[in-house]
Amino acid sequence: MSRRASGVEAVPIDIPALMGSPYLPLYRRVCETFARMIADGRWRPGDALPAETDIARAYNIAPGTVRRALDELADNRLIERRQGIGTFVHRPNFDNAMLRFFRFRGVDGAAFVPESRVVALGIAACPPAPMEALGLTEPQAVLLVRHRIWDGAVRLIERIYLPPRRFAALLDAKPDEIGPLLYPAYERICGQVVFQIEEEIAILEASPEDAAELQLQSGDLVFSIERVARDATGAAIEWRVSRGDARRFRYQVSPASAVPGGGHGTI
Amino acid sequence: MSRRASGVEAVPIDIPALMGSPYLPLYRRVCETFARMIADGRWRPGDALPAETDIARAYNIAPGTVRRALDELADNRLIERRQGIGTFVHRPNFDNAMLRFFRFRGVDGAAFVPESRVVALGIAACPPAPMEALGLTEPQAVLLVRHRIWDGAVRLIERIYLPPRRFAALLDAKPDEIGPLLYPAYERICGQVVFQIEEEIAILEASPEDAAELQLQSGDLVFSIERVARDATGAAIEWRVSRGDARRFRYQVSPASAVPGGGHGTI
DNA sequence: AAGTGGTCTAGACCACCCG
DNA sequence: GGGTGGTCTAGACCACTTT
Repeated sequence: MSRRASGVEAVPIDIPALMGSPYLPLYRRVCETFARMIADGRWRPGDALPAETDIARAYNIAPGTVRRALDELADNRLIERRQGIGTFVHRPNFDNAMLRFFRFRGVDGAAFVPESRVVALGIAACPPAPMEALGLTEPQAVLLVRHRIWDGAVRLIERIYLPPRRFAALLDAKPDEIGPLLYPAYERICGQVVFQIEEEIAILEASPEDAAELQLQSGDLVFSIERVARDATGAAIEWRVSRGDARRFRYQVSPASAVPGGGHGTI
Repeated sequence: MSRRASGVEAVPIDIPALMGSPYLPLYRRVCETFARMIADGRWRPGDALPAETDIARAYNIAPGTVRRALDELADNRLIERRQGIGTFVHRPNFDNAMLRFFRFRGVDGAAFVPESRVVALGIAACPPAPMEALGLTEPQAVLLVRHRIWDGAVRLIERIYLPPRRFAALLDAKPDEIGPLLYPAYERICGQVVFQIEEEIAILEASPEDAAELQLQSGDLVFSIERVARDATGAAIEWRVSRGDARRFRYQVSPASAVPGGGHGTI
């Protein structure tokens, strides 16, 4: 407090003003401030954060408090620390681990990015499930339907609902602007960065439409993966359901999810 | 160091001597020491840990260092902290969240514990997958085969491989000693506590044997869940595969697992 | 009132990486 | 050598829970 009186150290341009309720713990406010900057795309993946000591000086708080905030952000995979180098906004690796959970890979067993065909893109009525997940107040959303194709057949049908406010720019995008990797496209075109995913898997009988598009028999089984994707603050920004032939399904659950309350049961 | 000279404060009986390599960070050694005590069953779920200040005094280290160690153990769900009360060994809730991932629940939609029938229990040849996962040096394991039954039919077949050293006591157990909940039985009979689970899911065509036991047609689809269960130190103590009718399958993946490297890919 | 964990401070020294 | 994050110290004060 005494040091503030000198008025010498203003908050540098690259360190945002502290956000969040003053009743929250200091380290939490730092967390929220930084998560906000990342979620808003003002700090982009790969960007270097200011040094811990600089942040502490800028906010006039103890270095240990800054450290605790950064620890928490690192735990949540929003940032990455590299000893001796610095701290950086994390770049989620959703792309390269592609298709990890399919039995069916390339001929050589390697992962690859399947062909992607946009079947529909526009404003559409939004069903209750995505509407609730996305927190929409009106039953309208940007709808993107894609076929994922490999080995000469449609292997996957994706129906993707997006909040219109964040994704309006997608409607004006040309098909080749989008490309096969959607999350990088979200970032490029709409400034939305996905940091977190929740999924629910089920095995169902194929609907007649799905069966036709996937070239299955009516009554064959399909897997269904419902996904909610979230930004750095935890806000839901995408809801999708993917369906494909159940026989090609494979999935890994990492230890992290097995223990927390949110996980699953034991039998 | 100066304080040690007085020789007044010996390490109390309930605080174990510090373990782990002296080259490790102090907080890591505290972590490993406590994890060891929990894994060995010397500290059991529900037990109260000593107060942070007492631990710090006993090891002659700063309270902040102890705090960091406990933070890490709490992150890994080995302990639970309750403000104003104390810190306790965590009791994994593998039981009550039972059957979370099945479409099929009780008539009223509530979770329940299905009937359990031990089909086989003894020493058996151990296939390569469980042998490797469990780190066995000889191809022998305790094998437990169970049928899980509800609504008047066998819904699930479980083949469970256990390391003989830890689970020898299970061979002498009477059937009703084991009961429907296996992990509590491990703790009761063998002193083994499960803290972590990894699973891999696939959809397969039923083998003739599985089809017969599950009353499916040959060629019908089954889900297969391969699980590795680990103790507090991360050592694998159980390998199992569960199979059942694919049509009844449902699974949730919590956000925690979606982000870390171990998780899965995106399509 | 006493004891617990939760937050925060204000440093110190080290290991690591870069130019 | 100079800057970064990693570890550790030795406290202070607060919020919460039990007796």
